[in-house]
Amino acid sequence: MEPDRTALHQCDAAVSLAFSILGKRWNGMIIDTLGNGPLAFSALRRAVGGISDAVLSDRLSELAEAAIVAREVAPGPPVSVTYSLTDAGARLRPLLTQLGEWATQNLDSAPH
Amino acid sequence: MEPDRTALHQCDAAVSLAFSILGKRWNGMIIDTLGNGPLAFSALRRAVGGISDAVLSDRLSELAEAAIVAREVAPGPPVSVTYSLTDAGARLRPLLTQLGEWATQNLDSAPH
DNA sequence: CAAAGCCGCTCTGAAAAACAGAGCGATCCC
DNA sequence: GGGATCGCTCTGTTTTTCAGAGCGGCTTTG
Repeated sequence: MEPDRTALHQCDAAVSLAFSILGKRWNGMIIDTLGNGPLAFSALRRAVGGISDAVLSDRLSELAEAAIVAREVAPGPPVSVTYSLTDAGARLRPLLTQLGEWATQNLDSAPH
Repeated sequence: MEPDRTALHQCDAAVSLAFSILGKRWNGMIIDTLGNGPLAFSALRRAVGGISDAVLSDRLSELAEAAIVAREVAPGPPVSVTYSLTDAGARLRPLLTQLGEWATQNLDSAPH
């Protein structure tokens, strides 16, 4: 059977692609936090607030693979790991700022 | 015990608020799809693609409660339900477009 | 020197979310 | 009547997220 041609419109593939990353919990907040400057793993965990080690580790792997954040290991001792935004990640910053403005203007900050 | 004052930076509360909605699977795509015009429940399900009835129903309730989408029941028979963006939702459209552009320019469209 | 703490993770097991699919009353088409 | 569409809801399974413990390597404290 052919694909349904009766649908009047479809979700835009580009937006869908964007939300394959941003539509996961924490990713937006991680990127936003790193927008203020590079951070180590545990500093990032504290800055984001409420995320667990396991999930943060997982998200950072994904974001690194998508080339949105960079993982840099400063050889030690002591070895320290620093996460920062790549250029691609940095290009997201103004959009996140706009999203923040939209949220404060259009969303009730005290959700049910 | 006092809150930790040693953190150099924190995630912006406004961005965090935005992602309490957009950081959930499907929400971005639902809003984007409705941006092209109002749709009935089943047309929306087809347009978004891959979402189940139960989850769509759930997301629409949340988005309606957040006053991002409006649910309008046209009295029948046949009763038909139409979902559309509110003004707040519509104000998100240009941002979603920008996110789409960012994604096409900075993300590999063939994920892992 | 030993105990204690931070670092960046990984592992475990349990709770929450998303999923596919069936079902349902109503209405419409042949 | 038989079949399909509509807007859901319910059931049970899979996936995701979670808190918390653990770990090796290092530093700081006493």
